Amino acid sequence: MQKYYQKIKKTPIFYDMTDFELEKMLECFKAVIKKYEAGDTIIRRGDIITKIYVILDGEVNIEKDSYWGRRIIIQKLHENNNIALSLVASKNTESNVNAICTKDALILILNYEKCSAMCQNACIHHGAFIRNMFKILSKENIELVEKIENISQKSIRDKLLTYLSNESQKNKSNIFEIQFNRQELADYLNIDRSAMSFELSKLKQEGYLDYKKNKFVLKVEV
Amino acid sequence: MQKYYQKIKKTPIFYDMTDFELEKMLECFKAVIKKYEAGDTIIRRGDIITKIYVILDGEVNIEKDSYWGRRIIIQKLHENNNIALSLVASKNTESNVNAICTKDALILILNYEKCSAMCQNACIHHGAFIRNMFKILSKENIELVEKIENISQKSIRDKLLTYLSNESQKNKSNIFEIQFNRQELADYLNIDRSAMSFELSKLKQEGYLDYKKNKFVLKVEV
DNA sequence: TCCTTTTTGTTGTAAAAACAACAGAAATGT
DNA sequence: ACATTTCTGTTGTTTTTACAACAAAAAGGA
Repeated sequence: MQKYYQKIKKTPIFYDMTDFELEKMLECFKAVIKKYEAGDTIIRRGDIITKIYVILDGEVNIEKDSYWGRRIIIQKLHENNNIALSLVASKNTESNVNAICTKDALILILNYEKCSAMCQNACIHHGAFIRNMFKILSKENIELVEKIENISQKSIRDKLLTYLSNESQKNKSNIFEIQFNRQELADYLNIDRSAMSFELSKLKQEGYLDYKKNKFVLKVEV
Repeated sequence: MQKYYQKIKKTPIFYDMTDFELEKMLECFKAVIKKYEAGDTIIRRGDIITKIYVILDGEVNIEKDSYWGRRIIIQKLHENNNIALSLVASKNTESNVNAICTKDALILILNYEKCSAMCQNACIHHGAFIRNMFKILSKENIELVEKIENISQKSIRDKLLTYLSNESQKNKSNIFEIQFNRQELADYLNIDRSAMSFELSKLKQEGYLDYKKNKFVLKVEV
């Protein structure tokens, strides 16, 4: 555990804490680190979530299999992100999504239930911790609304332009790399991959953008 | 303000507080109550949100006008809901949505910025308050994911069945009332209203469901 | 009550997307 | 370097959706 301290210290959920405080918190939370391999399921639909999961390394997709068998990618998570944090607060709420490890991952797991019951008053840093969680959830919330904006556009073209424009803004540059491969992007935007590829080609031809693999250049203001 | 105490006390954001604590908090937050009429814009795209808005009465839509002029309804909010709470935590983040009053509303407005700066340590109930906010955001988060599930279905029929099934589950009954009229539902599910009406008729004819106006009876397990 | 306005349902047509099948390119492993 | 697998792009066909225009029903006001 010790060897990960520096990494853990950098996660937003422990923002603004000293080494000593961090150590106390990890103890209080009965923290463990677990390794997952690409393809592993970290959280399954129906699970009751009572622990806090923090990605220290690797990549995790939050997905949902629709009733009719299609995959829906809700979000793609990386280092420092939390998995299903919103489910911790709503006790006894079943997860209605799956968390799938897509690149070998290192996950810090905190027993929030145990701690929040025991040390609500004792642990002086619990206040900072919950403030951090609030900020994290806020950010996630904004991102979910952004995703809704992306997939709410009426045509494949509009979805692509909205998504790419948002990515461009996030990177503060019209040259940027996207996190999805083509199939994943299609599953994220809820469109057919081949139709999407076709539309991307058209956009390139018409001079709206350029791309090679995951590297994109957006040439228009959207 | 006094005459609203009982109502305010029931909002989740003040959950678990005594009358005395509530009074202190409202003072600390420089609380005011503002009336809005149907059609009013409460929050406009681009606004920097520094206040907490709690709906005491009325109805508010969180909407977005797509670049191409279509309306997207993100969520419909009622009594006790917060408006754009996630934007308060992320300082200096512009709102990318509009909050439109759809039925005459009474909004409690709290100056969070002022308070959180001043009384972080002084106000002993700040802890409970932020815990409540965390819970509210969690719930909102789960609802946003549910909305993503609804609109991510591939056909109009699947969107309707998924949405209605989710509503049915929330009401714990296969007979329930929905909050949207037809045009609003279409804007929420991102589909054409007339095509949606047509699909609803077909579903009724095929015996999947029954409805009259906003009252629905779901006859199948989805 | 009757008239007006708003909401909901119906239909045909044009446009867009999904799907399937395949070709080419890139990545991976040996 | 070569073979194999995965990923991406292309095209034609079928299915679905959006759109427009209108009809019917419901709600609201005088």
